[in-house]
Amino acid sequence: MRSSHLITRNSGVAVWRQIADQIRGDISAGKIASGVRMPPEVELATRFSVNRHTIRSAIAALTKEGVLRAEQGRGTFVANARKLTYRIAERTRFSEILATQVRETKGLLLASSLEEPTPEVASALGIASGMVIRIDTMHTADNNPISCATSWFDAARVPDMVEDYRTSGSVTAAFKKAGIDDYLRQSTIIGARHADAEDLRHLKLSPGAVVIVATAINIDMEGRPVEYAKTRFSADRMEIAIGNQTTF
Amino acid sequence: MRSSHLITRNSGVAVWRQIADQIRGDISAGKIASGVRMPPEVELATRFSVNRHTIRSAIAALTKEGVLRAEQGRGTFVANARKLTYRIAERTRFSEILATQVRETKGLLLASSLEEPTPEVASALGIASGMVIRIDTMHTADNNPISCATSWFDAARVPDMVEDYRTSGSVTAAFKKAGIDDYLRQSTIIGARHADAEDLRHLKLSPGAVVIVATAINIDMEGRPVEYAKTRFSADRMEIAIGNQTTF
DNA sequence: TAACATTTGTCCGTATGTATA
DNA sequence: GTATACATACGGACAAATGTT
Repeated sequence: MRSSHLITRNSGVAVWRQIADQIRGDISAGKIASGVRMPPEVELATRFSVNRHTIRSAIAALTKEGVLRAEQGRGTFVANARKLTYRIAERTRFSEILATQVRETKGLLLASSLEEPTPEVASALGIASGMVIRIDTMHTADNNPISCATSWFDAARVPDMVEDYRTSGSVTAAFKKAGIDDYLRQSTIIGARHADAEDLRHLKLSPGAVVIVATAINIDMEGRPVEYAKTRFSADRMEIAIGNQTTF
Repeated sequence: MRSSHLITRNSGVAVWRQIADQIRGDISAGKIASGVRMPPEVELATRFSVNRHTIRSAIAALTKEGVLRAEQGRGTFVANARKLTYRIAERTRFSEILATQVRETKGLLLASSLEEPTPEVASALGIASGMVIRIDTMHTADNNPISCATSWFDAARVPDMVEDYRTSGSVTAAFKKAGIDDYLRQSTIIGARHADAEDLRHLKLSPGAVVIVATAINIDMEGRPVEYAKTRFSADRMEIAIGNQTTF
């Protein structure tokens, strides 16, 4: 794909941010390799047809984000890492999926509540009446925030989910305690949107960042829904795979 | 999911655009129904803790996009339509997928070229040597732009792809002419990013808009790759489904 | 009819952010 | 670093359209 260095003005998005977004995207797409020295400011300025000060603003923002690393007198370098791949299959387990790609994954409970299910949640979990447990979690890979999720469970089925997740950091482990030894991914719907305020905070993103939203239903071995979850991934750090393709 | 009306200032993204993005997101997520009257400008202004003029800028942008419609003395209304679902399965055909959701789909050839494959394209198509045909296409559903795609084909395998696609507007039809009567989806990788300049133009989006990128390999019945494609969908108009879940 | 409340549309001015030369 | 032009955001005031009393 040709990278078109076109900037739209008066769009509500500052030129320096458009450039920063594009450079960040090129890095996370692999078009700019990790560790490489960035072209000098003047060259970037001509390439994007903007003033040198504008490029400086973009670089400053990316440096603050940790995407670039400026070294006094040497230049600016790409600090970044490769994109992770989240492979969706019938048996989808968060930690297992990333096991070959990172050293360590962690799950952290952000909030929990017992609530009346919305029609959407009730329909997904197949609940006619009764309450649902909702947990808001976030996940890190090698201490980098990777995703945050909101999950709903039938309160009658897994009453201790909150406490069990808090101690184990794993839905799979919490299910085991409730007598659900195995579960399958019934369906996944994938969308994308701008990160909202909570996503920004937990995933440490800047406004306008893109998140991939995976809405999933997990079922037990009898085919009954046990979990309904909406997981938000930073689109810059993660991609979703279906089938057996590997990242190039 | 709680909608948090938080605005980040001095982020390079104008406040009016952050608000517009959030309202657009709420509409396309179904949190605000189609045809409904929006809260008056003053109320939105207090809710977002901004000046009424800033809200007006956001509404003006969304009106220009066709998402909202303002009527003096009466209020501002949601003009929008429902999101389409693109279901990925082994036998994935663009027009068939949307057949039940829209009246008519069209494919349009934007550009084509004969090129030396990049390592990425060569690896995906399993080509050791030789040229590839690249076509840039866009697709409309009921005359609304839905997606645009870049596809690569082995030039030796489907030499007349460009002309055949131009006349039929369908890859499936062009394959038939080249003796490929059936093909399967081997793999799909889904990512998301900001729309680039070409996406903005073809999909009629505003800067900062989000596109879902589906990178797919299609194989013939002998398992040989016949198409490598990167399709960009407007995240506001489309979602991707895997499995058998229906949209709520 | 007239008076009124509600809501969008337009105009003024001012301070700060963004981008250029 | 300085100077200039324009975009963004705010505050206030009033006009125009609509619907109700």
